Amino acid sequence: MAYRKTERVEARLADNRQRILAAARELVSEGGWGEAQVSHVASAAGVATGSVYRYFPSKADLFVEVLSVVSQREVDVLEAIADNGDSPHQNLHVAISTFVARAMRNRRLAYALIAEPCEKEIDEARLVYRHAISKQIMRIVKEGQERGEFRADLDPSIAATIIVGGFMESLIGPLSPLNADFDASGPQGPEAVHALAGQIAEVCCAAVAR
Amino acid sequence: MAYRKTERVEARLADNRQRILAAARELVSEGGWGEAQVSHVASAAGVATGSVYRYFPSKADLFVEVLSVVSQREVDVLEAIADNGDSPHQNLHVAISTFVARAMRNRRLAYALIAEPCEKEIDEARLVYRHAISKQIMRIVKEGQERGEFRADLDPSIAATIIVGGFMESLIGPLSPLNADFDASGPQGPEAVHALAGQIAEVCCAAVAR
DNA sequence: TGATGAAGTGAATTTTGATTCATTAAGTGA
DNA sequence: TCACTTAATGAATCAAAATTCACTTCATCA
Repeated sequence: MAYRKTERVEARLADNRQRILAAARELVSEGGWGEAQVSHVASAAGVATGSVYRYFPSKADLFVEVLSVVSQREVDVLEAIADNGDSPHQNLHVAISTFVARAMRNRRLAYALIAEPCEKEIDEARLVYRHAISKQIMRIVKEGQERGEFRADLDPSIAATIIVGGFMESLIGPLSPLNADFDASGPQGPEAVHALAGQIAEVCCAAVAR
Repeated sequence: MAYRKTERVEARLADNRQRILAAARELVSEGGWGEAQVSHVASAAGVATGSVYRYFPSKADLFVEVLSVVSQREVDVLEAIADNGDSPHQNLHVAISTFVARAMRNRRLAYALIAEPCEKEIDEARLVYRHAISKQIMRIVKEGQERGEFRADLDPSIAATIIVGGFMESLIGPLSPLNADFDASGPQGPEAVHALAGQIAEVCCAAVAR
């Protein structure tokens, strides 16, 4: 009587969900939020529009999950850096330049997730991850202050917020699709990206260094 | 034959335009972009919905003008500070803390203009003014480098961008209507605002100081 | 004052996608 | 296989505002 899903079905459902998520992410990577329409996602994932709603309660929920998955990975990367036991000054530099370099690897996606105008609910989810990022930066700053590498007279929370705002803002220009050189094949070449990341990290480090 | 507007009419038209603009601004000040609907603006200005379109080609044009007027004033204030002949270090501090303090005077409006999710066209206009602000900050940074007050090894354009992103980001929390203490009557008291502005300016100055 | 050009009006239309839901297909257990 | 449950479909519906426009009112000028 009681209906039990078989493994096989369970797996197919999970796969459908993943495909929808992947299609959504892919569309944002290609065309930003403008492409992020439920009907587009559905056809990219090879399902009907209505089916998307069997897996996600709303468009916003779907895209918030896309953003969460991508953002959480970045938070994890920063956390690992903050934890690695090296000197705080070095860690702050590495954290920032790594974040910048990683963002530059998929510029269109990073632009959408960081800066592109989007609906309120997605925008609110952004804040959550900015906080999470800021928290990791703050940990590094605090440790630096304790170890005497950084100025002790600054509020670490404010400093971290400013640093995060600073490197995010400095990314907007380079990430922007409006940018002339947006689709140069070697997106400015790895060495240019490296140089940019270094510059940005340098300025941010200076804000707290002794 | 040819119809010539009299002074009287010209004045009334100009006045209508101003009233619409003022009403639009007022609505954003009160309820952010959520309240910024053409029909609301019209009734607040005491005209019919359709009349708004006699004065502005579209909603976006109307609100871009609102944003421009307010933002340009801020740019002018910064420009005056950059030009005042005092030491660059002092000027940078004054520029940032003044910006923060002024934003805190009308938090809801500042939040809408700086951070609140809004339509693409308005968001694009924001960028223009961020650039303009960044330019003034860059002038101060450059002069500081020339005078030897600031580190000469940083790219002034990147440094300015980071500084602007930094203090803008650090404003978002304090400005946000989501904030618990948003409508405390004395919005945290002038001395708290002053302290915050000072802290933010301090960190930003540190980013470029020698 | 009458003829004509502008301005003002606001209900109706348009637009843009998200969301629903009646229907069909597929899976389950006896 | 049958009776029943869940999944999938996609055209139709809905929603929320911006925008239009046929009509009314006001201004100008001979």
